[in-house]
This record gives sequence, C-alpha cells and structure tokens, in this order.
Amino acid sequence: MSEKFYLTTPIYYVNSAPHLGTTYCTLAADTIRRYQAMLGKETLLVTGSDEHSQNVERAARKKGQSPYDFSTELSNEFKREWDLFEIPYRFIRTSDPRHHATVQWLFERCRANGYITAGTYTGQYCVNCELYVNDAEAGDPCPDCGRATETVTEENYFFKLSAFEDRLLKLYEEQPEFVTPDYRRNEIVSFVKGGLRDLSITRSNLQWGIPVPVAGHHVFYVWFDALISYLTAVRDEHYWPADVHLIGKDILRFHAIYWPAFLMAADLPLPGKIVAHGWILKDQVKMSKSRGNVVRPEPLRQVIGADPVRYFLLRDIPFGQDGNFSYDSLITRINADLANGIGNLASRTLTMIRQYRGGNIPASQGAAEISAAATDAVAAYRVSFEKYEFNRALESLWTLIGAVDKAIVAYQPWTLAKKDHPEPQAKLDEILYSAAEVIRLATALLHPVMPDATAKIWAQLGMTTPIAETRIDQLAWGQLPAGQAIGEIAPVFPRLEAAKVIDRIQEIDDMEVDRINVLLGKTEAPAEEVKQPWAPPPGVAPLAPEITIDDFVKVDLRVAKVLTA
RNA sequence: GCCGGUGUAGCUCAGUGGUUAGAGCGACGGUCUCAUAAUCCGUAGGUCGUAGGUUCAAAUCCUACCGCCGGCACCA
Repeated sequence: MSEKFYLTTPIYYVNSAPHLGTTYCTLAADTIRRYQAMLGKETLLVTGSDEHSQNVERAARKKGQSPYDFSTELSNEFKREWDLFEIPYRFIRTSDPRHHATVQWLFERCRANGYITAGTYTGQYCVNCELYVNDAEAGDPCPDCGRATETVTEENYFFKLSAFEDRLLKLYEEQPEFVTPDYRRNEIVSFVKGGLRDLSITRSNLQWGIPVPVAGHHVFYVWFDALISYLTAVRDEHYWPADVHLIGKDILRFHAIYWPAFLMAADLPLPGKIVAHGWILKDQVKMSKSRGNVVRPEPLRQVIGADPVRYFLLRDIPFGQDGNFSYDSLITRINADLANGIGNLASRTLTMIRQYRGGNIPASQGAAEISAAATDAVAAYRVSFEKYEFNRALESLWTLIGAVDKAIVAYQPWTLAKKDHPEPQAKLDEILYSAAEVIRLATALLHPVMPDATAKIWAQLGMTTPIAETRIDQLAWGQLPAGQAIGEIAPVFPRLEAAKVIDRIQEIDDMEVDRINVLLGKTEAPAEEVKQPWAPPPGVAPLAPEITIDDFVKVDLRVAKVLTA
C-alpha cells in the first residue's frame, strides 16, 4: 500500500479566464504532484472553480445567462487550459450538489460542537453594486462605483474563530512548516497573537449561494464555502487530509487561520501545510485588467510550448516571492538554459555516441569527478525541491550540466576518437558514458518540471522504461545500461528568435482577448487606452518634438536646487 | 503610523566577522569543432544604500537616516 499525497490549488474565481498567475500556481502544483508520484506515492491534484458570489450573479445576468450556465462556461475555460497544458487534475465546482452537502454537513458539525452562533452583522454595503465593502467606515464611498455606502445590519450566523487562538498558535509552534515560507508563518503568528474576532459566515440578502440549513433565507458567505471544496473533492476517500494547499499570498490568512479553525471545530484532521507563493509581475508592475497588462497562458503555450514556460516560471522566480515576467527574460532564460544548456548537451553527447560508438552506450564507470558532482547535484536538487525552492533545485542541476560541458572540452572526445589505442579509447568511453549518465539523471529529475521534453530526451537516450515510473529516490550513478542503443536524435529545445516569438504571441493574444471577452459578456474590448501614446494632461504644455541622439549630445543638462523663489 | 524584511557587478542573485567580494545571464575579445551561430577560455564592470559606532579585523554586528517590499480581519 503506497503512501498517498493530496494537494490542491485554490479554486479559481470565475470572474475571469486563466491568466499567468493562476497558471503559475497550477503548473507548480502539477510539478509538485509529479515529483511526489516519482517518489512512489499515490497522488491527487485537485483544482476547481469558485462560483458563488454577487459579482458572478451580476455578470451572468448582464450576459443574459443563469449564474450556473455562466459559471459552467468559465469553469470549462479553466479545465480547457489545464487540459491543454496536459495537467491531470480532479475538478471541483462550488455549485456541485456534493459540495453543497459537504458545506452543510460541516456547518452542522461545527454547530453541534458549539462553534456556531447567531448574531448581528453590521457593515458597509453598496446598494448600487450590491457589494459588501469590508473595512469601510459609515458613508465611505464604494470602491467600485464611488457612491456612498450604507450601513446594513442583518441577522447572521457567526463562526467562533476567537475560540481557536491558543490552538492555532500551538499548531504553528508544533508544526512550524504548517505555513511555508517561514516569513509568511511569522505574519500569521503575529496576526493571531493580535486576537481573533468571530467570523460572519452567512448572508441573508444574497441569492446565488449555498443555503444554510436553518429557518429563513441564508446562504454561506465566501470562506465557509470556498475552502470546504478541498474536503468535498475527496469526501469519504483516503486522501483526506490534504498534504499541501498551494495558494497565492493574498489568500494566506484564510487558509492558515480560518481553514484549520473550521476543521478543528468539526473534529476533522488538519492539512499538512499551507504553501504560499508570490505574484507574478509583468515588467515590474502588478498585472491587472485595468492596466491591460494581463499575460494570458495560451499564447505562450502555443508559441513557446508548455515545458519551457514551466521551466522559466520555476527557475526564474524564487517560489514565495513576487517575480517578474518579461518576454526578454523568458526568451533569454530558455535560450541560455534549455537550448544552449541541456538541449545542446544532449545533442552533442548523443551525436558523439552515434558517431564514435555506433549508437550504443559505451561500458564505463564514468569519470570520478563527474559521478561525484552528479551525486551531489541529485542530493542538492532533492533537498531544495522538497523545500519548494525550485529555483535553487534547478540551479544545482545546471551547475552539473556546466561541469559536463567543461569536461567534454577537457577530454576532447573528437581527438580521442582518432587515436586507435586502448587508453584513449577507454577515456572516450569514460567521457561519453559520464555525459550520457548525467543526462539520464538530470532528465529524470527534471521530469516533474518538463514532463514532455524530458520524455523525448529519455527516448533519445534509448531508455525503454517509462520516465514517469523512474523513482527519483532511487537514482544512483551507473544505472545507465552499457550497450543500450540510443534512439533517434532530434533537438528538443530549439533556440527562440525574440522578435518572431513576440510577434506571434501578440497575434494569438489578440484573438484570445476577443474570445474571452465574449465569454465574459463584454462587448467592447477593454484596456485599449494603455496602448495609446502618452498625452499631457490639460494645462501642461504639449511635448516638443523628439530630438535625435546627435542633437542630444550637444545638450548641456544641469541640475539645480531652487533655494528661493 | 506600528511591526517585519530588504538594499552587493548592466540584470537576477549567492555570500551572517578574517586572505586581493563571488555565480549565472547580458556585453566584448579569443578558441575548439562533437553540438541547436552551441561549448570552452579570457576581459570589462562593484567606495557591498548613506552616515556614524563596536572590533586587531565588517558586505557580514549595533545605531540613525534614505529607498524599496510585505503584514496590520473577511482582498476567492
């Protein structure tokens, strides 16, 4: 009976289509899941869609659809994207009757244990937008429409979050990795130490939601709905509790505080850890619909391919921190590490094996320095990977790849091949075997990150066992069988030409935007204004015509501080 | 405002008291030829945010200031 490993992404809100942020999280989750599978575990990745909200209801109505039909189309959009990225998942919708039943069941359990109370909720509400505005004072403007909000008071049900302060602090202390990375844990600890207030978990004037099993009309509000989907997805299965909830830093508090408290209140086992990642910035600024700088995954996948995109995101961004996305860094990274790095190493090694050894892996122990470096790299990779430090894991592997490239130049196999004596021939076997064996080890370790490309290299090496069934905890130097016939050689990571690639991405992105706008019921294309050249605001003199560089060097620019005026 | 973090080469970062401060990428020059105009070698580039202090010795510890980032209750 193998160990199970259950992890989740957030269930994504159906107010928009997948973007690079949701894709990042899902790709990372897929990578973690594949890694755990290669440790021999029975794995499950759950993702899904969060559908109940006033906003969704309004968007659907505007488009002339029921909230359910609207949500169905959008959740299909997420499924479609993960399918295209070839990510295996189990999908849960909050509109699913099974989920309704689970939420109600959990509510009853919490209530039976005395953690649900009836109370009065008072807050600010925008009648126009039908929106609860949370940290607003009486009369504050609505963030959406700017009209004054009204103070509303209604009878609600509350969750006694305040009863869990001590137990939560004990959890964070006894299980320090419950919240990862550690700086996020510190934030959570200090927040809880500051005292917890009870949580209003129902609303009486919303329609599109899960009915609360009490007299009168109430539906569950936000978190006592969304979080519970993780449980719904595996209800009555051996997968619970989740080993990892992978989330963005913006929803950490709900996962690290509310969620364990709900589960404690219901006497259910707690998840293993909450892992929070950062945001992806586009050219150093936060992506947002209003800025019109949202990066969509589909053009990247179509033009560059899923595997290089996955590699870039995990290699270039320290997991947990915010990271920057730019076409320039993407293309540079792919060319340097994939095309010139591992791709070229595989290519040159296999070609030499074909040319000098008739396409059969030579028999050799390999070079001592390389086998030692490889053993270290494998260990370092695993340590970093299991701490979710993907960038460091990958970096340690590329140090090894660099060492092999260096060794090839030092050995000069093309010179050795011309010498028909046992000694140089043995040296030739040694370097060729070493290089091929490093490729095998690196490819196996990289398989969770780049499932498709690594399978191709695996086949080129002549491996006959499925790469996904390789046990990465059993990798050791020297397992590449001597005499094995290599497969057909073909480049796996072609070099990218920046200008062409970017043009093609833009082209596809334009089509994507149109398609998504139809889906969301938006008629006019938004955010076009950001592409307009900058214009001076009223009262500011228009810009003078630009000058050439030749004129510019003639300009004498000086800075002065005005002391009196 | 309060709390926490951070500021090191053009870019991304490593380096928590001890030799002339490092890596990758990018730039430039050279080289091999097995390879995807790849590899490899070399060069350029840093008053380690600023000002003090502790110490025989500080990027590394302390203080102040400046900049940036995060958290400070319901942001899916």
